[in-house]
Amino acid sequence: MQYWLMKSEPGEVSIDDALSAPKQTVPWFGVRNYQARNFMRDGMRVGDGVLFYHSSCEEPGIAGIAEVAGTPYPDDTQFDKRSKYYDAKATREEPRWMMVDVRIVKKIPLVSLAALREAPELADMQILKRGNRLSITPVSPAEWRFITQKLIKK
DNA sequence: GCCAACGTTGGC
DNA sequence: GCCAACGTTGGC
Repeated sequence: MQYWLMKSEPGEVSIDDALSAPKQTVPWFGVRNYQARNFMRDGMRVGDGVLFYHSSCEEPGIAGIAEVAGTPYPDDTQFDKRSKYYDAKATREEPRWMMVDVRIVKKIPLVSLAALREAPELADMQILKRGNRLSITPVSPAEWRFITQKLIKK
């Protein structure tokens, strides 16, 4: 069992969008970074814990708890010429971009980026490091425990 | 294989 | 809108 933090722009897919989706599950389309893809393709297992993070928005932060809901499969937007995620070098025979489905477990009162920064326990979190832009990062069990047990308001 | 130029991310 | 940081591209 591993833990992950996955960024989504709420303008594109928010926690509420995911909650209202069938089975409260959304395909994590649009990742176009090899490291992040490799985490989904090679690192994730069904049932892994996910922190659903809102980025590039008014109040960035963790908006929900989720889990990996399935095994990796090709991201269809790479084949769609009208999609902003279209990749001319990808083919159905040899897809470049893979994704997983993510199921929301629960929406939480936002744990803001500022709140994450305030916690010394989280000083080593990848997302808090200078210049980090990776949209998917591993979260340590200690970080997961601290966030889910101490930072989420009841 | 190097590396400069360019594009993107994402908080502020 | 700014800009730091970093990934990608492409010429050599």
